[in-house]
Amino acid sequence: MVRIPCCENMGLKKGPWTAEEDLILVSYIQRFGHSNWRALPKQAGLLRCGKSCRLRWINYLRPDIKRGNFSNEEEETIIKLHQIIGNRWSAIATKLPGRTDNEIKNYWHTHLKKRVDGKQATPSTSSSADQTTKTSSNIKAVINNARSSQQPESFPTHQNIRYATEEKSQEPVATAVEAINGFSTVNDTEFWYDIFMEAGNSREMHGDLRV
DNA sequence: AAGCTTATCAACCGCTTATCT
DNA sequence: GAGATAAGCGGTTGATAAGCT
Repeated sequence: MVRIPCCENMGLKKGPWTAEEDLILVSYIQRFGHSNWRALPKQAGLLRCGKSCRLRWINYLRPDIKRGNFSNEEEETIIKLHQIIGNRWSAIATKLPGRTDNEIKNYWHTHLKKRVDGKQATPSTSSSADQTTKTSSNIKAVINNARSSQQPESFPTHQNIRYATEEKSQEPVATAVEAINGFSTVNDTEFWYDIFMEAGNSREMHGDLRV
């Protein structure tokens, strides 16, 4: 099957967004939501593809985006999660409310990677292949550990958080943020379990996971 | 001040996954 | 179950700001 790129249509604009385009997109989404990204630009009167609109909204225009420098806690979280799950930026982003996968990815490549690489430049440093193996092992270990421990009743799963961030009201978002900040990363059983089942395990089934 | 290099980040591209018919 | 379509994700690129010579 041959897929036609969504931006293939002639006449669609590319490149940086203007303030006017932002305004159109924001006001349209505020009024009608974004149930269909493909149809959205046409309905909103934007000369952009749906993909571009989605990206602009998610990475820049969403009201719950947290802008500015990353805190030390955020940096630590990214480093820890990256050690365990690798380049799964969207999964990491679920643990950093207000941060987008794109922003985390950029921050990793421009700031954290160097720092981590610098630390790893020791005799005990593992290769990237080792890292992959470790990552898979770590996922399993984390799941096993977490499974054997008790979860709090109000445990926020990443799915709950996703619902919260998609809410138009800011209240559920704040609730989710508070909840996230209140517990340790490695104990989030469902988070890790989902990651394992959605990604790691499916790869394992295809013989791609070296455990 | 001008030119060059490096760092940063928004946006794009192409692939994968999910969902619908 | 197969094919088509839409959404999501991660890698990469390109513009430009900042720093250096």
